[in-house]
Amino acid sequence: MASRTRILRRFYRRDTLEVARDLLGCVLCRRVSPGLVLRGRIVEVEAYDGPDDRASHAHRGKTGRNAPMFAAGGIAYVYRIYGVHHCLNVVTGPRDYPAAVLLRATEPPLAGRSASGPGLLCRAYDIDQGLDGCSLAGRELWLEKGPAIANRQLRRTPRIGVDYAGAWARRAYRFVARGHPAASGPKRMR
DNA sequence: GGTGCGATTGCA
DNA sequence: GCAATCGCACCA
Repeated sequence: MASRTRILRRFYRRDTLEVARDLLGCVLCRRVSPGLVLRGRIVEVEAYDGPDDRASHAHRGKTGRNAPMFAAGGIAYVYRIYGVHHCLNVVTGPRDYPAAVLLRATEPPLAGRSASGPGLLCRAYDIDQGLDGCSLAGRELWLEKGPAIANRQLRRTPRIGVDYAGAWARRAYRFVARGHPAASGPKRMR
């Protein structure tokens, strides 16, 4: 049985890029019923770091939607996108510093349930806005330590789908387990 | 109160 | 290549 060490709040209240890198290999855990916990290793994430990051929802200040990003690290930020899908973020850093890490892909939590891409990930783990703002060390949703991803297995690329963000779009804020079959995005980005 | 669009996905 | 589909940000 793999170790099931739950990740503590202080893990998230650090530099966002460091948290993003360290989240690779960690295990996303979601209780979908009293008797069933879905688990999957995180293999792809993106950092959204601070008020100046033009790709971030927070770059125009605090709003109703992005308020969880301004809380202290260790909670979820879940939003709806295109009216169709949900995206799950891990809020990072200290209070009043808006930052989060988007979880883009994990290993499939169940056979036949793809978690490659942020929308599919939320579908796979039954995550919607009901979990917005909830603790990442709670009963419904939490993370555990997992087998680390070695530096040579790690790849950094620009973030996906943020071309509007100018120079910020070119920053290497996406972290992916190199060549992992569950990673999303264009082939050349894996 | 009206309008435009998105940190995506799946199908033509 | 593009439709789906709607909450939210922004402007009036």
